[in-house]
Formats: sequence, structure tokens, C-alpha cells
Amino acid sequence: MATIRDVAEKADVSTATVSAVLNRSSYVSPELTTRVKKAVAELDYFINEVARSLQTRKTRTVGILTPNISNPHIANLVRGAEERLKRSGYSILLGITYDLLKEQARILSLFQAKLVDGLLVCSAPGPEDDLIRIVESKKPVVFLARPPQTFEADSVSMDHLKSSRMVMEYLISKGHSRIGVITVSLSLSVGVRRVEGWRRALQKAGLSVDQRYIVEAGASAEEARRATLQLLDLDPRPTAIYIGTIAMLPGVLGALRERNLSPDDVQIVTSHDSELLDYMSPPITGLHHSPREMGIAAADLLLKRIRHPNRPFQKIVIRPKLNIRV
Amino acid sequence: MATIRDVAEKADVSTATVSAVLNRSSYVSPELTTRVKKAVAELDYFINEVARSLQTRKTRTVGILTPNISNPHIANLVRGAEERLKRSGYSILLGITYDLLKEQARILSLFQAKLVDGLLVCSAPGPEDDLIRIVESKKPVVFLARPPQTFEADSVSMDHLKSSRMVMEYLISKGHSRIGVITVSLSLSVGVRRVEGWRRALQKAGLSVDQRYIVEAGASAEEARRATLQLLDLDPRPTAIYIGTIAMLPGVLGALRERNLSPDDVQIVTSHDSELLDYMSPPITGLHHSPREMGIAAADLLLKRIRHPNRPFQKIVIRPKLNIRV
DNA sequence: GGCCGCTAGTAAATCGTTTAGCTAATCGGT
DNA sequence: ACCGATTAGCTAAACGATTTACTAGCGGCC
Repeated sequence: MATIRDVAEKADVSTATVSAVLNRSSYVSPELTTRVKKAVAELDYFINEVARSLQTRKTRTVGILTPNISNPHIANLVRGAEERLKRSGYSILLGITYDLLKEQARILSLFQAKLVDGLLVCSAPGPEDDLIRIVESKKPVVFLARPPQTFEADSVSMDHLKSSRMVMEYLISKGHSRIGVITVSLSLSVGVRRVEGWRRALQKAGLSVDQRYIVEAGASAEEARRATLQLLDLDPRPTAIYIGTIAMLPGVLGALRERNLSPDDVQIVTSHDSELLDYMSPPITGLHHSPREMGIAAADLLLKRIRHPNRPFQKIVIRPKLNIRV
Repeated sequence: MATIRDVAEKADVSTATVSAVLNRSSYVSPELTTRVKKAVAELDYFINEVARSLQTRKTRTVGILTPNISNPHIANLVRGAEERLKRSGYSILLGITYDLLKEQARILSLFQAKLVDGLLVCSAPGPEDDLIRIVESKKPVVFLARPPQTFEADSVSMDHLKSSRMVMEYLISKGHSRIGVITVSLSLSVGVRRVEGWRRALQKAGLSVDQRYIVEAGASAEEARRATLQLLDLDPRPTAIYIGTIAMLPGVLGALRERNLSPDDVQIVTSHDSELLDYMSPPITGLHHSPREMGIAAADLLLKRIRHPNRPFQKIVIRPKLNIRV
């Protein structure tokens, strides 16, 4: 593998000159420039970014930490972020936590050791100590989808209180009075807000608030199935269930089927939208809030933070709209 | 940020000793070991992987190149690969091509410059020159889902010929004689095989082979919609359509709806499976072949290649099964 | 003609690790 | 008591870039 020294030797210039040509960082005469370029071509030289990063202390890499890429909602967050970051020349180091705190800690240390220029974090439920430490270390970081509860930081997230209220008001307007909610861990602000919206909407409508109608579940079909069964087996059973991400839907529908029910009997509303919901029967109502655009916004914010380390924190809150399909 | 030298100084040993303690690479007396560990803790020292990589010429990083992470099938390939790679201590650099050759070229150069230890490649349609070059450069690489056509290499992919035949035989057994096929670019072996299976099955059944029933389309809902409309507007119209990835399904169903048709009128079979297909009405039949496990297998193969650069190429072919849902 | 300022290019230090090669100490065997 | 083998730990040289500080050469100005 050719190094910059080989190129310099072949072009009969110094490595500084080669570097200048490669980075257009200072004027080099046309004569030497062509000699350098010729040598580069002949040697099939390509820069060693690792060496470059060691010297410049910049890796042009951003770490993205997410719970689970196979959740389409998360995948689209990543996609949006990638689109924006690539435009500014950043690559992506991907870390998947599966919502495990230990994994999260490992990945955060790894990102730090690999000198990422910034982080996009969709954190795991649990204590936020590891997260606080990143912010304190002044490493640029933007929290995505799951903003921290216990400290200030840049973040892009949905207005979960409002979302929850929209969903509930819609369901209540359709005559439902016993509404179950399946939520992510209540150790995430997302969960707390969702349940808070649920509670307030019920109270405002003068309906009874039954704690048994709140069930926590992770974003998998299997966990969703168990949570749904738990709700369906209550007496009286809820007539509508407000669930989390689309990835849970097969589990929810499976549970209904197991109890010989359908979404016609127990109305389902999801927190994430999908075109496919249009083609279910009955179609299923969902909250629409483009995860791709959230990813873009988060990446944007991160780039700003990287360029201006001392700007005040900014929290971007996305207003979802309810995609009513019934 | 503390360096190994700071640690050495604080523990009053040489950097070589610190390195030995950190990497357990040679015996260090308990006395010095504890002194080093204490210094590490006090200084909040963490290793600089960039410097380490420069020296060792290993980055413990694998580049994954994929067309589009928001396609659940691809996302699960990545997920499987990630699970396996992390177990062996590798991180993931993610590059998304959106099936653009130019992007693919850019990302491959980037991966090379960043000294990834290996690559997992799900290539874009088009000439394979850039791909050949990687293999020739002896950089460990495994092709995933889309094996190369014009040269030998490690790969993990589905048996598309067989898959196609299974789908077709099923549809023919259900009485269909005019079967449309929406395929990925025919510049990918995947596409060629799929159409070949389609053709052979028709011929074997003594049915007519109408080229107009073949339409190429990318893996997006919108492209799928156009392709489906094109098929539906043929005279006579096909009574069944064999489509690609799940991501296309909303487009396909949308097109049917636009023509006042439903999957009851024109049967749809997808090349990828999803639990959600169980809950469509009618349920939609799909080919099941766990992308997650394909990802794991590919990562496995890559790790073998990294460890044994000269082993013979291995092509793993996955037999799918048809998840009949009607 | 002497001085100053500017420019193109170079030499060498540096980033933070690993590791080859060395030194000095210890130990066992005869 | 001496020799050779073994070994804990150190010194210093890489790895491959960037960048600072410097030099030589040149032109313009008085």
C-alpha cells in the first residue's frame, strides 16, 4: 500500500507538498501539482484516513446508537440521519443496543475510543448516568426520539403528550370509554408522557382512570402479544388499545385473533404510521410523523453542535398528525 | 484527554508496560499492574483506537454497504450481521447506496481509506468493476443477497431460481395462467434468476410466455405502484403478480385499488415475508427466508475470510420456503 | 545596491499507540 | 562461584498523515 512518502518520492517533492495538493490547503505550482497527481495515479495511492485522523483529531464519523434497526421506525430515523450526514461528508458508525443498558455503555465507550466527531443517541431505558457523562465531556451529541429526562441537551423528539391526547380524544370521540395503552418503559420520558396524555384525556372527558389498562412492553411482536393478552383478559375488557410502534402490530393482531377478536371489536391505534395500515381490514389509524425527517433534523442539529460547541441547547419537538383510517 | 504517556508517568512505568497491562499481551508483575490500573482509573484514561489502528493496521471495523436501510428486509440483514460481528468485537461502518453506482463507488473508496478489516456488500445494479477491484485487492469481502455475476467470491444469497419456481408452481396450481412478475433490475443476477424461474415454470406447465408480463422496478412503493399499473393495464391482464420485497407492497395494493381491484381479484405473492401478511385480507403469501440469519451467515463467512485470507471461496445458498397464506 | 516582504517548497516535529530489541537482574545447575 | 538462560521492564523506532517553522529565491522600492 503506497504511502504519502512514496508519492512524494516519486514526484520528487516533499510530503508537505503532496499533502497540500491532496487537501488543496495551500498553493502549489501547476508544475508540481501535475507531478503529484501523476504519481498518485501511478501508485494507486489513496489516503490513509486513520493516520489522517490521528493527526487532525477528527474522524469525519458520527456514531449512531439505536435500540433496534429492524424496527422500521428506527430504520427510517437512521436513514434520514445518513442522508444528511453524508451530504456533509460524515460516515456512520452504527451501534445497536437492543435496549440493553450494558450494551449501550459498551457502545458509548467504543464510540469515544474511536473518536467519533459526534453522536446521535436513541437511548435505552434506565438510569441516564452514561448519557450525562457524554454531554459533560462536551462531545457533540443529539438525542433522538427519546430525549433525556434528567438533564439538558440537544434533542429531536415527538410531542408525546400532545400525540397521546390526540389519539385519546379521537378514540373517546368514537365512543370508547375503556381504552388500554401499551407503552414503552416508563423509565423513558416517552412512556411517562404517553401515559400522562392518556390519563389527562380520560379525566378531561370525565371517564374513569383504571391503572390496569396501562401495560409496559418492548418494541417486539412477542412482547406486544403478551401485553395485549393481558389487556384483553381484563374484566371489563378495553374496547380500544393505543399501542406503540408498528413492529408490535403483528403481536397485537395475533393476540386479538387468539381471543377470537378482530380490530373491529377492539380498535387499535398505533404510535407510528405505515402505508400498509391503509390496506389492513379494517384499516388502522396511526400517528404520522416522518421518522426520516426527524433523522434529518437530528443530523442537522448535530452538525450545528459540532461547528458551534457552545451554542445553547436546542430541543426540536415534532407535532405529529393523526392519520385517521376508519 | 489523557494519553498512554500520562498513565505511564503517573504509574511511574514505561508506556510499553501500560500497553502490556491494557492488552494483557505479556506478563507484568502484580505490583506494576495495580499501579497502572490505578493511574488509568484516576486519569479517566481510555485508549485512542485511532492511534492503535494506525500502529496495528487493524481497525476492528467492518463496512456494510447496503441499498436502503429502510427496507425491512435489508434492515434485518444488517441486524443479523451486527449481532454476529459484535460478538467478535467488530464495529460497523454503514454505507447506504440507494442503488446508485456512484454512491457505491464513493462508499467503497471510503471504506478502503478508513481501513475497514472487511466488507459486507449488497451491491447496486450495474457494472461490477468496482466490486472486482475489492476482491482483487485481497480485502476480505462477502457479498450478501446479491451475489456477483461476473467473478468468483464469497457470498450468501437466496436460491432465486428455486424460489421463483416454487412461487410459480404454487400460482399455477391455483389455476393462474397469466402471471406477472415485478423484478429488481435485470442487471443483477437476482433479477435474471427470478425471471428465468418464472419462464421455466410457465414453459414446464405448457403456458404461454409473454414478455410483457415482466416489469423491472426498484424496491420502493412508488416504483412498485407504476409497475403494477403497467401490468394491470395489459390486455389480457394478469391474474396474479409475483412481486419483490415487502416494501413494494403498499404501492402494489395501491395500484390495485386505483383500478378497483383487490388481492382477491389479482393474487399477490411477495419475495419477502412478514408477519403482517397474516393479517391482510386476504392474507398474502410470501417467501420466507430469514434475512437476519442470512446476515449472521454472511458475517460468519466474513470472519472466516478475515482469519484465513487464502481459503477457497464459499457460496452459501439459502433455500426459502413458501409461506402459503390462502 | 541593499533591504524588506513575499512566496513556493522543505525538513522535522507531532498525533498516541504498539513492539522490536535491549538491559539488567534473577535463578538454577554444575 | 561462575555461566548461561530466562525474564521483567524499558528505550526508542515505527505507523502515515498534517503542520509549524524555516529557507532560498525573487521582485520591488528607495
